[in-house]
Amino acid sequence: MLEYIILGFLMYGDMSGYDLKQCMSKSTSYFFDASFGSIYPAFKRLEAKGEISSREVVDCGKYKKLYSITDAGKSVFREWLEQPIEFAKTKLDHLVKVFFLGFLPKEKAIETLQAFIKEVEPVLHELIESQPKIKLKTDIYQYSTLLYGINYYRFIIDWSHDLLKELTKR
Amino acid sequence: MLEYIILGFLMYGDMSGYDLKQCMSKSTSYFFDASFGSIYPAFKRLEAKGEISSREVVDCGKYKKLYSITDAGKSVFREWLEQPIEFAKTKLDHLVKVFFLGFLPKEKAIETLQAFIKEVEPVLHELIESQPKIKLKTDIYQYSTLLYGINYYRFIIDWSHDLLKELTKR
DNA sequence: TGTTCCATGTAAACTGTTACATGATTAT
DNA sequence: ATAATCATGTAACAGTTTACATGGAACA
Repeated sequence: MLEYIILGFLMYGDMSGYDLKQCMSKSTSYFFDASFGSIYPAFKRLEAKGEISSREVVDCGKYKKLYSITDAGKSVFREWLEQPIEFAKTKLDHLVKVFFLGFLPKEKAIETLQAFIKEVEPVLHELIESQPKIKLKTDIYQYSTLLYGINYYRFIIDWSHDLLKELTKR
Repeated sequence: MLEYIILGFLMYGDMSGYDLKQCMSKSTSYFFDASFGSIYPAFKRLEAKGEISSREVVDCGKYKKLYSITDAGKSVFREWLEQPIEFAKTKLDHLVKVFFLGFLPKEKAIETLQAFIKEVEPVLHELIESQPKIKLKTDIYQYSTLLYGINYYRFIIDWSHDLLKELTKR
């Protein structure tokens, strides 16, 4: 998946591994992120396969290794893009603990859920803050994934409140 | 995480690796699943750490290796349960392709989204069918995670329809 | 008697993170 | 001077899936 993300971003223009990390932080990190430890080797692999090419550049006095997508890389990317979206069941680790919350006294469970809400809220607000910029600067698809993120986090918070209500009303 | 799931299920009673796989298929697979290749080694690890113990049994003429949670295992499980839920950003692989859908002609993108909806719908309906049984047989927390699953898949379908509407209205 | 399901297990491969190492540039 | 940031990279580890291997029981 990471390799396709790299190809996808290179479709917009050349960039380095460091640039990609920043791009992902700004735009995809709420549904896909990667560390340098996986980014740099992925670029090397893609270059070895001939899907991207690199050149060394000094930009604003800083050394950079800029990568470009090749024609072969564009083919690989488009072929992937044309395949159906495969919906793999997501790992939702936060639900695991909720699943077993019955082994905790009710007051403890309530506290756990309240703390969980407090943890998710700032992530939601971060996304909301980025919304106006993204709406202007990107296309409808990328803006749409942001709306997914915002409404998903809202959904999680609402769901937590619903469960809390059920727990406190008895 | 898998080790805690094993401990959690063993809190309800003894079971084998095979049993756990079936349990997960029925109850947690929409937010957490594991293959036999990870389940059996996990049981072995837990036994080596003294958190569970095993005995070999012939049940209905079938050989089984039944595991029980030990007192040490119960402590480990409860200690984990008492820690706050950590909300790690989830990998939502299906959004990756949507993010780059602008590189496809609009009609192709529309088809992709329609196919995606057709893929998610049966998963949703499976969960909905299991709802009455789960509501009766489990506690509020486990039922609540099911409601999460149902409403999450509904949300995904609604979001896809919204994006489709945006694409077709112009 | 052969096929399917039950049940356990291992080895290789894949994907990724964390921690570390290096060195240049910019700001204080 | 020195601390922070920019920028690249590697090695060790972690968790997982896939594919394979085994053998018994149930069924047709």
